[in-house]
Amino acid sequence: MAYRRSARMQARLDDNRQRIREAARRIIARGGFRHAQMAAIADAAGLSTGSLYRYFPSKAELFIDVLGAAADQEIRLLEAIAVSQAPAPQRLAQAVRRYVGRALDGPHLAHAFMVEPVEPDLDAARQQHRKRVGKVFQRILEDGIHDGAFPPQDAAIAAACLVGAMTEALSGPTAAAPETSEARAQLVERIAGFCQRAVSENRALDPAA
Amino acid sequence: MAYRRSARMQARLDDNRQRIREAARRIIARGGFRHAQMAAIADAAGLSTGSLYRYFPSKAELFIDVLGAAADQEIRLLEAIAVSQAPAPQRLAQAVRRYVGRALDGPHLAHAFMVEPVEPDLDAARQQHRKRVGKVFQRILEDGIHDGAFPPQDAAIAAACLVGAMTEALSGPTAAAPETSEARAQLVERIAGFCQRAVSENRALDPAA
DNA sequence: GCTTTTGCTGAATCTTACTTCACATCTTGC
DNA sequence: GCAAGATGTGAAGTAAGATTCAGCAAAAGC
Repeated sequence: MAYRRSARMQARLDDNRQRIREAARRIIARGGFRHAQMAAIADAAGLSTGSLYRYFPSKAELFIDVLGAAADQEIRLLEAIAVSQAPAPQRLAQAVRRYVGRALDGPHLAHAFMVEPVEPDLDAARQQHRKRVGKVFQRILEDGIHDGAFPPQDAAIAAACLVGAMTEALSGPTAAAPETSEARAQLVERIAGFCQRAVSENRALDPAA
Repeated sequence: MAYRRSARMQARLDDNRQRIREAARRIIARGGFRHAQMAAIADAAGLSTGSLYRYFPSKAELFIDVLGAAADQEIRLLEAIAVSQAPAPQRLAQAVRRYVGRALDGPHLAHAFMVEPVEPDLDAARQQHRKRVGKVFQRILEDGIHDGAFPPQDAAIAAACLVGAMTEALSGPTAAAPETSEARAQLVERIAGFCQRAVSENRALDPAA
């Protein structure tokens, strides 16, 4: 035996792996999954296409890895809000603002991660992520329903509606990227207002409740 | 000149064209765009793949035709509600119920027409359809805002949110097809309630308004 | 410096469907 | 029945990219 992987080599491998991830993310952020071909990623990472397959078994796995990392970070941020001590309605508003704000900060990436047509494998991973986001909102809603801040309602359905509303408002055909920071803030507030009202008590509509 | 297209032949051509449309629609409804390959459609229509290209210039055009026909019908139904004499909130509720109800009646088709990953050409047509649906809801909202039934708000954003909420509740990862007709009705009402509240005045939230 | 093993390369291969096209068949009008 | 033209066929052509692999380069240990 005349070869054993050294720490130095391991570091280089790790670095390569990370560089591949970053190259993929960068290209997706610029042109969507559509333009993120293995050859382009390899090029951007300073490796050959063949080498990519030493680090990730397939294109789908690479993209799922990249998507998963972004999703994990997003979930952490939302979770932090969800478990805070503020009243549920306030946590909801914060969570909506953060979700919407992050999407507006990286519009191309958000579009790719939310609605761009992709191969089924990747779409499944994306739905999984959406589901996790939905769960966070669902928990906030359940907290609020439990302590009376929100009226009784099906938290799972309402959470799905919230995620859908935010997504469509951001990526849908109607959505236009705000030009100024004021327009941006206004858009965020309008979406937040929509979400807040949608799950709040409304005596005019349900006098019985 | 020894050939001129007769009425009989024209009828057969029209029939073939229609049969291709129906075959495509049937296959999409069963297995999504993913399984709707030209060979399969030709087979189901009782023609050869080559013949399909005598009726539609490409797969994308065929699918856009099928999608467009379904979309036109849907828009007509929603428009009819939008221009009726009922108060705006009632029209909104009706429109939501119809949109959601139609999707629940043909869940696979709805999934394909709303969120299944597809090639960019087709996705563009799909977004166009979504935009038209959004416009109908927007008009109802504007009517309601104008006559005071709804509070002042950005109707375009709210409409996008409504479409997104309905879509996600129906096709999203959380969505489960209702088993019984009661469960179905309940789901419809919950989505309708969510949408109604989202665009209605809420004194508890906006005491100033 | 030499051997062994690992890592890297990128052109060739594979895959999947759409699309085309040379040919066969059918329609029409006489 | 026949000529002229339209329509139908389905195997072959094509394209776009992911994936592989035989050979080369670099690292590790002695």
